Amino acid sequence: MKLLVLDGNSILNRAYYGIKLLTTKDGQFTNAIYGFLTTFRRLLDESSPDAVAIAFDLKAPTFRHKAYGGYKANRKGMPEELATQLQPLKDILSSLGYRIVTCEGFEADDILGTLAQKCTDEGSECMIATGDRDSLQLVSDTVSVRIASTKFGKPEVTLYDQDKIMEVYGVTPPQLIDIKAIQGDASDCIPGVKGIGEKGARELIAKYGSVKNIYDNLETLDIKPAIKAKLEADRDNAEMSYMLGTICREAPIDTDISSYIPSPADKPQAALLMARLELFSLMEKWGLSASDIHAAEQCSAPDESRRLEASDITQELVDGLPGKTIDLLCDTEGGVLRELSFCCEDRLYAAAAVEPGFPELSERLLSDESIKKRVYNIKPVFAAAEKEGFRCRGVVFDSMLAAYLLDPNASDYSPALLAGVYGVNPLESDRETPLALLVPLADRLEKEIEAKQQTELLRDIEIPLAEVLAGMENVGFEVDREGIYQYGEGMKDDTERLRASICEQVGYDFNINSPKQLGEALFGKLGLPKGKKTKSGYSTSADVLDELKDDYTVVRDVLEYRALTKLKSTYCDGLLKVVGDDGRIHSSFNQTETRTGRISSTEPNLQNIPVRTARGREMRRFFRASEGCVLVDADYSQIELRVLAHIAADKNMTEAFANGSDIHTSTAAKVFGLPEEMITPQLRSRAKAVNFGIVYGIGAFSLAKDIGVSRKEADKYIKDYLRLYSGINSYMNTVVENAKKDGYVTTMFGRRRYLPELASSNHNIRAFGERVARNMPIQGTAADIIKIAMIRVCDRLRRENMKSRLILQVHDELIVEAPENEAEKAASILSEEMEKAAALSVRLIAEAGIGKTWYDAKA
DNA sequence: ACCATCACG
DNA sequence: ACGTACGTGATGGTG
Repeated sequence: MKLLVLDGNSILNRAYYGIKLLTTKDGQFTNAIYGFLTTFRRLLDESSPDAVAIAFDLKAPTFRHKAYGGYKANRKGMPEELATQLQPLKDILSSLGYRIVTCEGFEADDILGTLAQKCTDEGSECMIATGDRDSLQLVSDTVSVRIASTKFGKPEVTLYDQDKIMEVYGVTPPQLIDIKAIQGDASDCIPGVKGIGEKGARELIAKYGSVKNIYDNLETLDIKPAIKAKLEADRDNAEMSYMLGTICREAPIDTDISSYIPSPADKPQAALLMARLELFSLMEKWGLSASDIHAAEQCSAPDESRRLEASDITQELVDGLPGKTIDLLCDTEGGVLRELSFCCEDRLYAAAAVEPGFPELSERLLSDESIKKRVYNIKPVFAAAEKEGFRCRGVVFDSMLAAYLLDPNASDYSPALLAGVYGVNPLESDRETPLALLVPLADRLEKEIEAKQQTELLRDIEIPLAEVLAGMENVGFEVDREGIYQYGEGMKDDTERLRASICEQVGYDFNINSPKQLGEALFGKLGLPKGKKTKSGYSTSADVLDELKDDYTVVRDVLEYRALTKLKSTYCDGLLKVVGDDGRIHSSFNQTETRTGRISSTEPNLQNIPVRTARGREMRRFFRASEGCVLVDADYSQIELRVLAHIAADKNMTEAFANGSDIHTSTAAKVFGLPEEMITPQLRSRAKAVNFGIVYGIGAFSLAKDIGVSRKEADKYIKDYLRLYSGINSYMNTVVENAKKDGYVTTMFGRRRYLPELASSNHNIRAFGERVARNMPIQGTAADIIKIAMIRVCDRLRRENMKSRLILQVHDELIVEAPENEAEKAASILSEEMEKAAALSVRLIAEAGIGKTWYDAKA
């Protein structure tokens, strides 16, 4: 029999301090759990034990504390970020079938000692795994110790047997106790003998065998008088330390080794627990997958009180649906409706696209507004309906969008996970159907949304927005493929010339795209002043190189090379890959991705097409309106600062906007105490940076770095700013205060973001939470407003029977593709609806421009 | 899979 | 004493 015993606390500690802090999006820390399970997996693979025991300390004092009041007196409790990981880890270990052992009055080490002794007694092999060296004293012929450590974030395991200990310490394992008795252990507050350290203690024990022998024969032994005196003086301490350092081998625990043979893993439970912590790579290592979570649904007890009975769809049924609410599930593939099922009054109905009459049935069901629908993920249904030429109406609830509003920090809104998070059990059903889970899930989420007063946000913003986004995805954005291609080809020569020039200046050929090789070339070979930041090498980021570019041609070349290759790879090659057969780019707009309420764009990301540099901006010439159409583009002017002026109810900033002044010039005049006419472009640009910084929750250091003034000066700017905009000052304070009290912040429209970071004991994490508390209501309210504008723009275009279509949103900018004869009307609808989307204490301004391409349409 | 980098608001 | 502005997505290099 082979027993593996883990010292849970010490391995967890090692994992926590060895790996940088990982969190899930909702702020649960997971780094120690990740490190522990990675190490554990490795131990299992390397040693294939028959039985496994995992020992943990308890909080209560042990016999050592009772014997010596000072024992571990300096120990503070675990940091908050680690403490919150303990129980989830234990739950995962239990679900994987392993037994956790604790013992009142004893430490984990004593559990290791007791089990090791038992193994020795019955001739079994014992492998101990721990993060610290205390248990090395247990090593024997049959007991080995593995020390787990973390090097550069990677777990490492070092094996200690008798030979290895002799090699490292020059003594036998039990003699390690003697060494510690003399040496003491500052971290555990074990006193030892004052004035004798590690080296001295080792020599004494190697030479004289044991503490007992030393004191029994102190007079006669050949020890230097000075050392003798020290030993003499601290004899009591040494003897007590020997006792404290000796691991107990008879703790009152279950020593039946066979009882530690692992039980079969509860795979669904383990998978669910790991998935909740977003530890997907770990799931794989432990042989778990997402499909195991689905099994979890079936494992949890079905709700007996409600039973779904399957029925056919009849004419009478459909006639009776108007006025009723149904739970609807639509399966789409390739943008086409394939199957539809719904639950109404605890009965199930289903129909597939292959069945006769399906198109009529689905259209009637989906388009009737008086048939109220609760769904999960409505966007694809809106998209499929639009392709069929009708609108899906009467959607009153969407569980996915609801779950996002309830907690935008989560990264996975799959039904199985939500069921776990919200504690929902499936209904008993006669057929395997996801609706058995989706129905009770919707019930639960609907109550939550109501309780948090987010019903309107869901019903009037997110659900209608899903239809708008589906439309944008369907229509796409026409591009000039040939133009993009030629633009890319045109960069090849320049790129090659720069590459050759850089390599020549460095003196050898290397890959400029590799930050590692580039760092070595610039700061190693060429010896450029590095000074800046280093972390796993030299940083070669643009802000570092910018500092050097005035003095070195090679740096200028690198910056230009970077700019060119970025354009080529991401924007030319990258975009060409995703142009559809219709010559248009159909990006996906994700509605549940950001923690602030913004939407995001993927495959490709159309929200980061270059604009800031002249050369990059050229890309926008290839984004064009189709034949006979133009693009109408409008963007909000300073929406975030206007939102801030409103939310903070700041008199001065509200006035500045009311006067129609340029906000940055006005800010500069106030902060620098000059009349507006005296504000130079440089001063304006500094004020602009301060305005930005305020929105982001700013620190003086970063502002100083950004605008190149001293930290002191930056600090003065911020102080002056907050004195002049006193409303903003008090808003910034109260929003953080309230966030700490409530645990979350909200936008004007009730969108929330939870901030677990504010409870962190780590200063940096807490400071981050405070910045987010200041920023999210601003960024999030702006996001709410443009969403409202999008819905209203689309509504107007439809009601006025126009062919114009909204095709893109870039956070504060909307683009409509309009037939030439509708252009002017579309432009006024666009700016009108954007400006009227929210009534703030300052007016919103959105100016529209018209052009054949995105480049030309920018107002 | 993760990092460094850089594109956008 | 410490690290240092909010929110995203795509790419190439590296282990």
